[in-house]
Amino acid sequence: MAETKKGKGALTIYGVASRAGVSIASVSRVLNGQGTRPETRERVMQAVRDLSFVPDGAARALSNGLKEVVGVVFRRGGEPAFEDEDESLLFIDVINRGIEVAAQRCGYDVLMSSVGVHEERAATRIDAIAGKSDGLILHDRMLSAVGIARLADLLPVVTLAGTPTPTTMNVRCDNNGGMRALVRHLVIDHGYRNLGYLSGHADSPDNRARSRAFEAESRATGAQVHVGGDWQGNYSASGGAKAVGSLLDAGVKLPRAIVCANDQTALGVMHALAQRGLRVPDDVAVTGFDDVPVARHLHPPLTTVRQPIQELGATAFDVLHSRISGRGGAPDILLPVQLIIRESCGCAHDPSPDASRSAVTGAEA
Amino acid sequence: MAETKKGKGALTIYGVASRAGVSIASVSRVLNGQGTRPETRERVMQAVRDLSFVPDGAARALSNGLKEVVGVVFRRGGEPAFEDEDESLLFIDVINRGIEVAAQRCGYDVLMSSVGVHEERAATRIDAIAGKSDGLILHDRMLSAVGIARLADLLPVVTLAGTPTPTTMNVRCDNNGGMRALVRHLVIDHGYRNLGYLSGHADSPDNRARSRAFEAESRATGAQVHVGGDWQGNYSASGGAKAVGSLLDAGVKLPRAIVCANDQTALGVMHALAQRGLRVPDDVAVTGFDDVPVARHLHPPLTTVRQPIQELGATAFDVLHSRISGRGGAPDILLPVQLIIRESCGCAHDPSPDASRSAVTGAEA
DNA sequence: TACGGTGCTGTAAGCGCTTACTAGAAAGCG
DNA sequence: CGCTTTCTAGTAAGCGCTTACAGCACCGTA
Repeated sequence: MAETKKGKGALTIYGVASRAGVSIASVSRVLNGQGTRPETRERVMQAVRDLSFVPDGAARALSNGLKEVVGVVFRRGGEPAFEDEDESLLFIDVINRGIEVAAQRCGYDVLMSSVGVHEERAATRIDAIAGKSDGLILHDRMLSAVGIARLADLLPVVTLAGTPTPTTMNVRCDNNGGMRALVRHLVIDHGYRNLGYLSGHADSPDNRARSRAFEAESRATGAQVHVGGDWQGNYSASGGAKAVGSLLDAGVKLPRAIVCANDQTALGVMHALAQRGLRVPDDVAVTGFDDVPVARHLHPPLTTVRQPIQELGATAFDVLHSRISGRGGAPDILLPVQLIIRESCGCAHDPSPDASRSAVTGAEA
Repeated sequence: MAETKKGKGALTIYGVASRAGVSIASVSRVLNGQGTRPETRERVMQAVRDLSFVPDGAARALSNGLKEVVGVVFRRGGEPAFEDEDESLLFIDVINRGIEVAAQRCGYDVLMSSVGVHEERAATRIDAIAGKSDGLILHDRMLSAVGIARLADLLPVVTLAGTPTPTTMNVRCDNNGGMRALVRHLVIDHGYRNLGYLSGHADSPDNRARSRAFEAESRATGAQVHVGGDWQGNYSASGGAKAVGSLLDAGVKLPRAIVCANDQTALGVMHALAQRGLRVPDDVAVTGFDDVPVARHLHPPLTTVRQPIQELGATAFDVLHSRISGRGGAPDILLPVQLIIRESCGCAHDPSPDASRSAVTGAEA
């Protein structure tokens, strides 16, 4: 009893059919909610319940050409082993949650696969996912353009924070608008004339967009800018902390405000600053980007640019799903962001109940 | 060109076979690394490369009865929509990462599925996952015992932080040992005579074990205890903050130390305390449980009990995998935890380079 | 030269399901 | 009452792959 039916003679629709005294076709029809006489339907349902039958997904997929699975591929920090810097989970995980929630609404499930940064057989691994899915969502910096093109030849592909191509779709946030609003706040509202940009991965489109917007808006508002060289981070807290540490060790005088490529970096920066006895925002203002959940719990609460993170994931799924269902779908979607003003920029404690500023929509800069 | 081959005439091994001038059996054999003449192998590989062929996972699964997919089911906080309290992601996500990394080592992929707390059709959803997987990993508090039993009848099931049953396996951490060590540190090392336990979900086995150990060890060391009633949290930061808030509002005098059911709760508690002007650890000491990555970045850094979170996930997968491969597997695994002493308990700033204390192994309490 | 290995390769069956097609029953109609 | 229409249910084909089995070279040996 209670033998896990893996060995042989597992339960199939044949079993259900014979138990209900109908044909397998009827069972299938009942299970898929098609026209059957109420009595037949009831007989089948009873048998299904009695045997607690669950149809095999693989057979279903093979038969109707739809797996109802989408693959999601993202980068894992360290080596296969268990590293320490897994803080960068946050952002990716929230996106993934968004994908997953949207997928469920359509009866889809999500195959999650992280790929190690240095992983050799990444392409093979991704192929395996592709073979098990109806479509793929690729996070930032997963694959070369040609790698993506090859995949897109196999199945629908959506990239996150990438660049749309003729065969793939892309979803991203309005980095440009968000960063410009942030810089304006720092320069115009606070009067800081001297800003540093602590960057993310150099090869990340998001980072490039933010960095570009940062420089452009700083110049436009006449602020002095620190970028490049020692201002290279990697989206992680330790990256941010290390960068600030070496800057300080090198005796560099920090700018009045440090604009970080993302919240994780800001967290590391604030930590490093605190260790050196520097006060935020009194000595140095710090800002993030993303508005990860913990951002509001930092000391002081982090001023940042809110990306609709979950929605980013949900949108990626929706676009992919409509493509899978043959309904096409916008090739490049730009989601609006929102400047979230808290205290790390130097604003007063809780200036107003709703301490946020204007949203910036994709179309309009 | 570059037509996504979804419509008709998609690429199959037949295509590869004819291109390579061999039979489909040979293609399959090459792809699965079986005995073939080098020349044949090369011809096939060339064709595979030329066409950038990826075998269909569903067909494969159907044919050899192995999907190479495990399903993971966990609870989502709020409603399907995008809630705010997603901070509780952390812990679950780290476990999931562990599962995923372990799975990859075996060529498996992971189907992630969150289920809304109030979700009606949870059973249906889980069945769908089950149909697409070779085995299931269920997080804490996912299903009733009978629900689990029914599932276990279908495929191998591992529960996390649950209770082993005749048909399922379970992996958990040494809550008892960890909590006892923590309480001893608070009472014996610090001399606190008065402790409160801010609990997690009442129906969580982890919480019950911690709560029980807390009370037992407190009594054993002669400390006074505050539990139950207003001390009910829900594993989330907001739950912790709210509990402390109402305690304070009710004019209750807080105990010298608040032992939280997990780090998230501690985070909320510290936040609430700070808002009321109470200092940690001077006025009230606070401790967590889990040692989530952010724990060390809090102010002050959080004293907590480190669970090998990723390893928890990895172990769950390994156990499941060995069961899937028909190799049996331990029915109940207890992972050791480690007391991590930082500053929120009242210990001095960075007392030693490696500020941790004795590990507590499962077998030995 | 003939015969029994030894190794590859091809043919075909079958995994569990969906669905087109077909057969049969029920119902509507003159 | 017999015919056509309508609807339900069953039969069988086929989804893309793996693999048992059979066939065929080719080798060594007698």
